[in-house]
Amino acid sequence: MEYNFIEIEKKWQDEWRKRQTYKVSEESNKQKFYVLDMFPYPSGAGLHVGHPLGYIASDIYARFMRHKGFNVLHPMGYDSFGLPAEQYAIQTGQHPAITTEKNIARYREQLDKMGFCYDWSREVRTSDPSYYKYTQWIFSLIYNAWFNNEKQAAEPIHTLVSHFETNGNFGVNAAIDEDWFTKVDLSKFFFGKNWEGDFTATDWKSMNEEQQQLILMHYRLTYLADSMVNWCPALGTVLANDEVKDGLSERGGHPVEQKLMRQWSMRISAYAERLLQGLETIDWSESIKEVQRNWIGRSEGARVKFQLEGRSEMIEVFTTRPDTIFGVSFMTLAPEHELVNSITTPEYREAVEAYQAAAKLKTERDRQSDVKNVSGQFTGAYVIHPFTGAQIPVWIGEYVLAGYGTGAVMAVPAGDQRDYDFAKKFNLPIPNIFEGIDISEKAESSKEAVLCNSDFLNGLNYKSATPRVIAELEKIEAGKGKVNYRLRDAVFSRQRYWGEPFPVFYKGEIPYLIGDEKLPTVLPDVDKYLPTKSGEPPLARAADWKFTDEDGNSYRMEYNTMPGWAGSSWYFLRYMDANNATEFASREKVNYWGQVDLYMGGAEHGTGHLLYARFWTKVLYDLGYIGFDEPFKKMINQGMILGRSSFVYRIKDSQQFVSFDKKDQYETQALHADISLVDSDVLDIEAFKNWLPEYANATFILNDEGKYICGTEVEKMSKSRYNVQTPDELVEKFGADTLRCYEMFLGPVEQSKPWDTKGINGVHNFLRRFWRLFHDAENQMAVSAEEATKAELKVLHKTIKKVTDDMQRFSWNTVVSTLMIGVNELTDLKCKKQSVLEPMLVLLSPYAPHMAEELWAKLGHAESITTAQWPLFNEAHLQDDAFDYPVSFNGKTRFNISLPVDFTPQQIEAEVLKHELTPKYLEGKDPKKIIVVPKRIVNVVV
RNA sequence: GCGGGCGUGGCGAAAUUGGUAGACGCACUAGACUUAGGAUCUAGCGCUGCGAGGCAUGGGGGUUCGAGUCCCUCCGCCCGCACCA
Repeated sequence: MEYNFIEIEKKWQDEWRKRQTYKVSEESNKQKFYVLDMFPYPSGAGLHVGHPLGYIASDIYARFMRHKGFNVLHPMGYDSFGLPAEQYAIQTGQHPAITTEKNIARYREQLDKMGFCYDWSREVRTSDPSYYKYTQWIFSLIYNAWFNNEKQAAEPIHTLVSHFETNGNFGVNAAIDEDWFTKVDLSKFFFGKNWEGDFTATDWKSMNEEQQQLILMHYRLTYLADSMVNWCPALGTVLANDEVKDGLSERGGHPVEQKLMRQWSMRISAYAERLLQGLETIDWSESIKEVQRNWIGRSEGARVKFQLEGRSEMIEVFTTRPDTIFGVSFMTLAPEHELVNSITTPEYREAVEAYQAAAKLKTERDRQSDVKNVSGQFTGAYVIHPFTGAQIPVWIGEYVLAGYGTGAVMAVPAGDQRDYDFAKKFNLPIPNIFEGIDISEKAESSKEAVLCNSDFLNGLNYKSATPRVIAELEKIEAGKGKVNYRLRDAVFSRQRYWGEPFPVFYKGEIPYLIGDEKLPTVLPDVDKYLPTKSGEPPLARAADWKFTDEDGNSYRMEYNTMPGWAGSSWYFLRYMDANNATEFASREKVNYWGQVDLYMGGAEHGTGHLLYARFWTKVLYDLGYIGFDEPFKKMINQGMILGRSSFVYRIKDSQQFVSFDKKDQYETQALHADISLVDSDVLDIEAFKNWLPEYANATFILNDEGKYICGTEVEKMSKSRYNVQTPDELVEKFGADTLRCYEMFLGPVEQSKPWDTKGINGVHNFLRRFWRLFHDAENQMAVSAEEATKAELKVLHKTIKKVTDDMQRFSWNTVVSTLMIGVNELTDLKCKKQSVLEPMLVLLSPYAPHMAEELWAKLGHAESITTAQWPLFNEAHLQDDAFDYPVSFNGKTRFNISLPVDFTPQQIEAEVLKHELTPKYLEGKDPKKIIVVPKRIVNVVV
C-alpha cells in the first residue's frame, strides 16, 4: 500500500497529543486571531457527517492563519446542560452527568479522529461547576444592574440606589415596565394618593428593606415577575419565545400554552436598539441579520391616549400611522386587555365574557391558523377622539395581540386592511381620509396617499403629516412619538433539573443573591428527575438543599434552573482563560484575544443563542468587564448536510418487494432501507433479509438485469430514516484527510446539500497523486534538490496565488480544485523538486494535516509543519516573455496574437492594427478604437 | 402579504472588479494494460452542424465595444417573519 493513511493519521494524532502541538498561549508578540465553532450539545447519537462540515472549515482556516504567522485561538468544548440527557435520566434513573460524560467521551474520540487542531487544555463544559460558577456570577452581575435609557447602557444598581437616596426616582430614565407601579403594593405608603410610580428621597428612605427590594426588582436587568409565559405541559417547563415555533415547542413539537407564572426574566428588550444598531458593525450574512432585525421588530410611530367617555381612565394605543388619526372609527382591544372588564357595560358583559373565554381556550396555534376569520365583540364603552371629540366605540378582537404595543389599536379602516375587514364585518363606518382614492373595495395602505377630511393634516402625506400630528398630540398631552419593539424580555427560568441552579435564596417572597464568594451553587442530587407532587421543579426534591447564613438561619433556595442558552451566552470568553479559578477570565487575556474573528456555526440560532450572546456581551461591556460589545466579528453559517435515503417498495399486504423501475405496475408502500445495505442504488438482498426479523422471508421482483434497484430521496439525516452517515466509517475507508478535503470540495460551505459519497474517490485519488509526487514507483522518497524550471515555478506560484486568495475570501471548495490542478500539472511535468513540492505541501497542510505532517518529516524537518511559513507569492514567476493576447474583432471572431508581456497598450494597439490590417479581417472596415482590459483581452472596435 | 437569498451541462460546481462560460471532480463513452475490475493509464464528453461555424448561464427586454455578472420585467425554487397596528 503506497499512501497508508491509517498508519499516518494514527501516528500524527498521537504525536500532536504528545507534543502539545496545538497549545496556544497569550504570551506572544504575534497578532492574535480567534477562530471559534459553535460548541455542540453532546447527544447520544454521536457526530454525523453534517456536524464536521463547519468544524473542518474553521479548522482549515485556523491552520491557514497559523501558517500566516498569527497566534490562533481555536478551542472546543461542550454545551452539556440540556433536555435529552434529562429525559434519559427520567426514563432510566441514571444521573445526567454520567450520560453526558459518556457522550462527551465519544464526541472527543470522533473529533480527534478528524485531526482538528483544538487546544484541548482550554476545553469548557457548561455543566461543570467550575464553569457554571461564572454563569451564576454573571447572573448576579445582571441582577445587580439596571438599564439607563439616557446613556443607553447598563449600570450597577448602586448608582440607582444612591439616586433614589438623594432624588427619589425623579429624573430616572430606566428601562422598566410602564405600569410597574401597579404591581407593587405600596398602598399603605402612598395611601390616599393616586400613585403613578413617583417617590421622593424621603419616601425611599422611610421604606423598609422589603419595600425597597420590591421596587428595585422592577428596575433590575434580570427580574422576578408574574408574566405570561409559554408553558409546555409535555416538557413540564416554560420556554422562551425563540424556543416556540408555530405554537409548538421547538424540541419535541409539543403544544405550548400561555400561562401566568412567577418567573425570572432577562430585560433584553432594553437592548433592542443597540442590538439592532450593532448589526451594522459586524460581518454576518444579510439573511441572518435580517432574521434578527425581524425579531427585534423596530417600528416608529406614536402612542395616543383616548379618554374613556364617562370614566377617568384613558386607553393608550400604539400606532405607526398617527397621520391617519382622523380616520379612526372604532377602537379594538386585545381580549386580555386589563381594562376590558371594567369598561364593559352590563348589557354587553355576557357577550364579552363569552368572547374572552372562547379566545382563552384557543391555543396559540389555533389562533394563528384562524387568522382569516374576523371576529370581535362590542364592549358598550366609548372613547373620545382627542381632536374631533367624536364618540368612538370600543371593541375587543382577537386580531389585536396583548403582547405588542399597548394591546390596543385605534382602528382606521380606510388605511389598514385588518381594520377594514373588521369594519365591513361589523358594519362600522369607513370614513375616507385620502384625497381621490377609492376605498370601496379595500383599504389604502400606501404612505404616498394625500390626506383629506383630516383638519390640520389636509393635503399632507405620511411623511409630512406624521411630525405635525405628533407635535399636536404632545401639545394637548394626548400622545407622543414612540419607537416600539417587538422584542420581548426573555424568560430565564426552567422547571428542569439538568441546568445551572440560580445563586438565589428566599427570605419570604424576596429573593437574595448568594454571595460571589460562596459560588458555585452546586446542583444538588435528587431521588427523581421529575417535578414534585405539588408541581414544584425537580430541585425541590433536594430536602437538605438550603442556604444557611452566619447566624445559622436557613432559607429556601430557588428551585428553577437556568435555560440552555445561559451557558452558551458567554463561553467564548471562558476559552480565553479557561482554567482561571478566581475570575470568569482575566482582563488582560480578554483584552489580548478580543472578539471572535471567525465564528462558524448553523444559522438556526439566529433568534436564540446569537441574540442572547450579543446581549450578555453588551452587559459585560457596559459594566466594564470586557472591552468590546459585539462578540462575533465575522460569522459564517455552514449549510446542513442532508441524507440520501434509500427506499424499498413492498407490494401491499405481502412480503414481496419490487424493484424501483417496476414498482408502478403494483400498488406499493415505500419503506426506508438502511443505506449500508445499498450500493449505487442496488440492494444487497441477503443483507436486507438479515437486517430486520420482519424481512427474513421477503421475496423480490428484480429488474431485467436481475438487480433490485432502490428509490432515493433527499431528507434530513435521522436515525429513523436509516440514512445517517457517520464520519467514522468514511474515516476508516478513506482517512480523515480525504474526508476533510471531500467535505470542503462538495460546494460552498454555506449551502445545504445532500451527502453523496460518489465523488469521494476522486478526492482520495488526488491525495494519492499528491503522495506520489514525492515518491518513486517503489514508494521511496524521491525528492531532489535540483533547481526548479520556469514551468514548474509558474505552476507553483499560480497555485500559491489562487489558494491564498481563496482562503482569504473563505472559499474552501475552490482551494481543493486549485490544488488538484496544481498536482495534475506537476505530475505531467514529472516535477520531484523540493523547492516546488515543499511549498505545495504547506498549501495542502490545512486540508490534509496528517499527510502533510508525514511528508514534512520525511523531507527532514524536525519541527511540525504547523510552524512552517505560508509560501510567498512571487508575481515574477507568472510572467512570460510573450503572451497570447486574445483579440476579438467586431465582437465576433476571436484569434490570438503573441506579444511581449511588457508591451504598453499603445504598443499593443500598434501591433494589433498591424495584424488587423490584413484583408482577411478588415475588408471594408476601419478599426477606430482599441480597448485593452485587465485580463489582456484586446477588443477592436470598428 | 413583507423581508432575504437563489436559478449555469446528466450531477456537485468554477468563472474574485463586467473581459475566451462550464475550470476541478463525479457519472458516462471509446481505447490500452489485465484471468478479472468498483484498479491504473490515454482520449472524448453543453446543444447543433460533415465542416467552417451557429446557438447556449430560468423567459423577455435594456445599458455596454463586451453581460452568468449591472438595470427593468415576468416565471420558478429555498429560507426567515407574519392579524406586530
